[in-house]
Amino acid sequence: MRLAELSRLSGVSTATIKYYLREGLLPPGRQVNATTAEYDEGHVRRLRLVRALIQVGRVPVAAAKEVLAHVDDDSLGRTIRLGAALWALPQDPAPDEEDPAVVTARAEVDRLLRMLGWETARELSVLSPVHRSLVVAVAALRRLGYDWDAELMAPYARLMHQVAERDLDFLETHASEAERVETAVAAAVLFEPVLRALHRLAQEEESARRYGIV
Amino acid sequence: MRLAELSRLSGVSTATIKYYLREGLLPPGRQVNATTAEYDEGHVRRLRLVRALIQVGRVPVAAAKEVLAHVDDDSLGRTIRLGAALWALPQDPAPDEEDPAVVTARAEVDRLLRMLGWETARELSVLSPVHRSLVVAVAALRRLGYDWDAELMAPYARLMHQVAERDLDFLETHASEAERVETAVAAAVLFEPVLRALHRLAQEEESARRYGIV
DNA sequence: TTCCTCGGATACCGGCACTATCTAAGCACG
DNA sequence: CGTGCTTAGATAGTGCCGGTATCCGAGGAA
Repeated sequence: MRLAELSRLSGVSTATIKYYLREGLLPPGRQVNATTAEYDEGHVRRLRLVRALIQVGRVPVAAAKEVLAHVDDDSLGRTIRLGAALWALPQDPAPDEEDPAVVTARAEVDRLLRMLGWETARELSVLSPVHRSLVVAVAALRRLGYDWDAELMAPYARLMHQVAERDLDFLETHASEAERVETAVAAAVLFEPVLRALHRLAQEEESARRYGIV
Repeated sequence: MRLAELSRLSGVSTATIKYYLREGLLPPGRQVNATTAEYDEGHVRRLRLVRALIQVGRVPVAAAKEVLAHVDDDSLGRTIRLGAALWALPQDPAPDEEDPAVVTARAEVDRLLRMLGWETARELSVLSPVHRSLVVAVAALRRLGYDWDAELMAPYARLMHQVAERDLDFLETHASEAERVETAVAAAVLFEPVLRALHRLAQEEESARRYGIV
């Protein structure tokens, strides 16, 4: 199929598809001649993933490019590839390590991981961008005056671990080996909006139960 | 205190504070004369909240303004005020109701809410922006080929309900009546980055347990 | 031949969150 | 009183991001 057809099938404008091609989010089509390129089902699929990442998952275009590059990198094993892809996702600005709230937050997060026995997370704690995001968020809460400590976080962490177990179960039952990495990326990025919405809905529901209709 | 002092205490540049004053995120100081305004502890506190909402919670400036306006609106009761504040938070673009993925997603979400007995959520479903976000996210997953249905979501929803119960418990024990609305807003916005990070960490941890070190 | 469409390259746009510059008023000190 | 520094407030500009719009020359179809 050609560009116009790809656009029609995916609901993305040709101008935007060209932009994604330029940015390397979408592999170029098979060049037929100087003015024609041929795209296939794989392009449609990839394009849907790109749109989902950017629009629903709110991943910046540059980060999405990184992530997809890792997904495609056949030189690496599956596990590494997945790790690398997820690694590329968040990029909060580095916290100010002078800030006492940040120092305390880091200590509390480390204490939490020890409490839970999440040794992998602790070992990677110096590097992992996710770990950093957690520190930043906890520091923000503490700066607002909330004593958000390891004891408070632990039950949340255990609940999120149950969520993670379900995520991986889903992955194992719903994705073939070949598409495991792509599915994992989709899951990591797209389960989050679902979780967030369920969280808010649950807050509304529980609040209505306790205090009456909003 | 004057602008420079407020800036020093909060770590926010005077230019940015002026910007927030212009945008109505921060109430104006008490005007002493034509070239001096006096700020107080309340301004410091509010400024910290604003920064947390915008930088950590990723709330757009315009939305933060809406939210804070509701928090401050003394003409409403507490519950209404909180509801209105949270209502102003997300603003995903409306989904295309023609899209079959959206139609199915909406049906599955409704089925989920019936399964769970979340009647409040169902009643508000036509209006609630959160409900809409959920539909959008589910539609995106379905478009990618995942059969994300009510049965799959229910366990996630129950886990998030447990999270919501903890949120409200926290609210009841850690906030006085007066600051309940502000705390609720902070909780809704700032617990999310914490949850997200815990979710990712849990995924990494569980993945390492199942498949070995990343 | 004529005309439409394609791909590719380049320039441009609108929104957002700031940031820099300017102005005139106030106060402090000699 | 005058000089110089700071302040609040207004206005204009900046950099980035996610696209759009325009232009061009090559193909292909009637």
